[in-house]
Amino acid sequence: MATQTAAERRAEAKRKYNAYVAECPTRQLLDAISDKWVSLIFTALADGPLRYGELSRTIAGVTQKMLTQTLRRLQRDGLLTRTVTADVPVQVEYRLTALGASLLPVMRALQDWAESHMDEVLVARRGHRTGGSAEHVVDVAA
Amino acid sequence: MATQTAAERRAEAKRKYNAYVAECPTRQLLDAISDKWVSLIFTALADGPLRYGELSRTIAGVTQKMLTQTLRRLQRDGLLTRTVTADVPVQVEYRLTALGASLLPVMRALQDWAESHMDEVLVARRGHRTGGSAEHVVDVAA
DNA sequence: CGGTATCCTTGCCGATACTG
DNA sequence: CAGTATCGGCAAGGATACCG
Repeated sequence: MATQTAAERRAEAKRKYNAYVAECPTRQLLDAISDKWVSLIFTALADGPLRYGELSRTIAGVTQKMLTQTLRRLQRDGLLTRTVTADVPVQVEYRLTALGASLLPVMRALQDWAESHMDEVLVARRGHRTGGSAEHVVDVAA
Repeated sequence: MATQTAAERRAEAKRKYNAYVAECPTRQLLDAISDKWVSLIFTALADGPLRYGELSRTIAGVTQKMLTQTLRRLQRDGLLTRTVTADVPVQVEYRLTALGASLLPVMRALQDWAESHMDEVLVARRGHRTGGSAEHVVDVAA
């Protein structure tokens, strides 16, 4: 039984976990990584580990609370590691794990999409006000 | 002006942050598509258009309010179309636009990742309680 | 069938103060 | 430097009732 490849195990996991079922823990995981700070943290750590202060400065606008909270959750889920060097002053380094690195391309794709299609979305929003092109009414009445 | 109170510094930081956000609306878009219902709606519509009731039944656990709200936002952003057939009973069909279809692979990748790596995350969570392997303390003291 | 409108609770999140 | 602890506002989101 131990002769199962990683791909096979993932395939089986997919059958077991169906996100369309409300009780499925995948929902929670999907919700956990569908967070606006998560993708920013991931791309910030893409090129190597960073210290807490560096992360805080890189991701403009995040509060101490939200940054710490999000980092703790990602650490708990095994997506990144937190390394403390017992020195004065204390240094804390955050680094993506292998599992976290496997999610990185997806996070990057999400950000890339947002950046490269921003124009089209803005156009759609303007068009929506003036009389939506995305609105259709089909009269089927005889 | 070195004599700046903490409140003044905070106020300036906030103005700068707001300006930054104004220049970079990508943050808002990223937040809009980083929603747990969005990815589920996208994969549900992957194989073709669906009616409101079909969507509601496919995505277990979503309330009428959240489904409608999310669909409206996606429609406004030009990611899907809403077609009403003026018949009795009324039929409303939701369909991904070309723009929406371009985001579909990313949404699918996100869900695939969540489903296929759920086991590893659960293991990480268990390990986190008993004594985290994702926790490191490096003693640098001489 | 496919919504809208309303009330109301939960918890997200920011701000502030304090610690090793 | 890198947090923890606490308070409070306010908006997201659920439940319910009603409409075209």
